[in-house]
Amino acid sequence: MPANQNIKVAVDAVVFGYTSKEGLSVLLIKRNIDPFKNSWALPGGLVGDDESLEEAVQRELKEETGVNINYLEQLYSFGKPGRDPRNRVISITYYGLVKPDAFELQAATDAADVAWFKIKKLPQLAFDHQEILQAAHERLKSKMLYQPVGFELLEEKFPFSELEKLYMAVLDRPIDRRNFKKKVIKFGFLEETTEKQELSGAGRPGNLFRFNQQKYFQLQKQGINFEL
Amino acid sequence: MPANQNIKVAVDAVVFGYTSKEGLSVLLIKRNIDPFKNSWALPGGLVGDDESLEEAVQRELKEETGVNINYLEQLYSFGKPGRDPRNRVISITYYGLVKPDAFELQAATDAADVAWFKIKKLPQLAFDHQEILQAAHERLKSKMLYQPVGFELLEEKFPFSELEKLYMAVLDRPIDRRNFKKKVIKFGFLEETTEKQELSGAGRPGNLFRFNQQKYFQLQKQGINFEL
DNA sequence: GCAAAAGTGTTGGTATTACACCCATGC
DNA sequence: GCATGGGTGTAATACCAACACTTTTGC
Repeated sequence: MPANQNIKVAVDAVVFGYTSKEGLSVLLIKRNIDPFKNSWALPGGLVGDDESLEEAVQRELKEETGVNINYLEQLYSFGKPGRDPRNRVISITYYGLVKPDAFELQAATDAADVAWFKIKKLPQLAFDHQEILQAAHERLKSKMLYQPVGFELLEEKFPFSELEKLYMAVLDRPIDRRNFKKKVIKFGFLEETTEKQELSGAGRPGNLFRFNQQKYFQLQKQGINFEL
Repeated sequence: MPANQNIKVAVDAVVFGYTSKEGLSVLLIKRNIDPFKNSWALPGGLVGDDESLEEAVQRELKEETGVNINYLEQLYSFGKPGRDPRNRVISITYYGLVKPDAFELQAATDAADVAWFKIKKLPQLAFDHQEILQAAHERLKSKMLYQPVGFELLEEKFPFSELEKLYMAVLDRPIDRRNFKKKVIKFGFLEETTEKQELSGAGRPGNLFRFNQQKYFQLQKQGINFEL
């Protein structure tokens, strides 16, 4: 047992945002200190001595980007020596989902800038953050096949096509509209409202749906089989 | 960013062993230092400054128990303040599978004893190790439903019933023999040999099977749908 | 009337479940 | 011959994949 360990513990967050116009995006900050000064990176930082890991991620996110998020899931811990050129740092990573336009982004002192990047147009990232981001995306893709996803990402009421687009954007492949709807309806985590979509350009307006939160969280716990 | 962080980084391992007589067991060590002196605990310890997390778990396992294991998967990182009464320690946990009788257990200097415990008859564990172990067991259960499991746990050649018993032991529920076999055969990760089981008491001897390693690892990568 | 999006059913194939009897062996 | 475990098939049902036309709206 090494007597004097010299390892730092950090947390990093992969925050996915979704809008139907923009598709899936990720929240990044531009570093204004070396190493990787001026590179884009995942928000994150060192864990305080008296806070839990979850508290640390939430604090860092708030500080660095202005984003408040109440649900983050642990992804993986990265710890290869050399992943940070300064010291040995192991990073415990989390991922979460938000509606991007629910926040006004504000860069903090240790970040020069904050922005959402479309998942398809990412810049070069600092450290091993590219790898982390990719792992988070993979995890999200497989998560949404055994748990309902969308509650955190869609408006309270939304036309059915929004959920469909969300699934297609995250999975990055087409889905049969009719089969998807049958399946979702059968699970019963959606409720149809009597309202119709506001007119948005062309096409027939759809009925609005909302999540049945009780069923949604129940199915999230027990798991579903969402083969698409 | 806290300037002087005072957190230690440890790794802990949940090593599952399986034999058809004993069922599913876990490898534990008896601590001979405080805190929790004389309690049973998961093998593990602090990560060295220049080793990767995987190297650290393997080293600790070797040192504390004599067990060599070449495949461990990361489980989760536990980091609540107070989980270790001495210092703040975050622990990155791993789990793995071995044939228990492939090793001679040897307790090391910082452990008073090492032993396999049946999953159904666990002692009180130190720290939050009970919680870790339970998470590992859950993970293993769900893993075996979307990936083939058994290669690391069974002999090179084995009667079909061994695989069946393994699945029943880990999942802790009965499985229909005929349907299970149909499903496994269809996936094709087993090869039937021409040999018959050595006689072992009563009953008709079964044919021996072995894993088709290529298909096995391929299915492990791509995932299967192993509803039982 | 035409472009855009929403709504909706059927069918054939496949997969899953439930279930029971005979066979080879040791004692 | 009996106890033990191995080996195997079928029928009913549920689920899934594939697929196209009609409706409502704005312009």
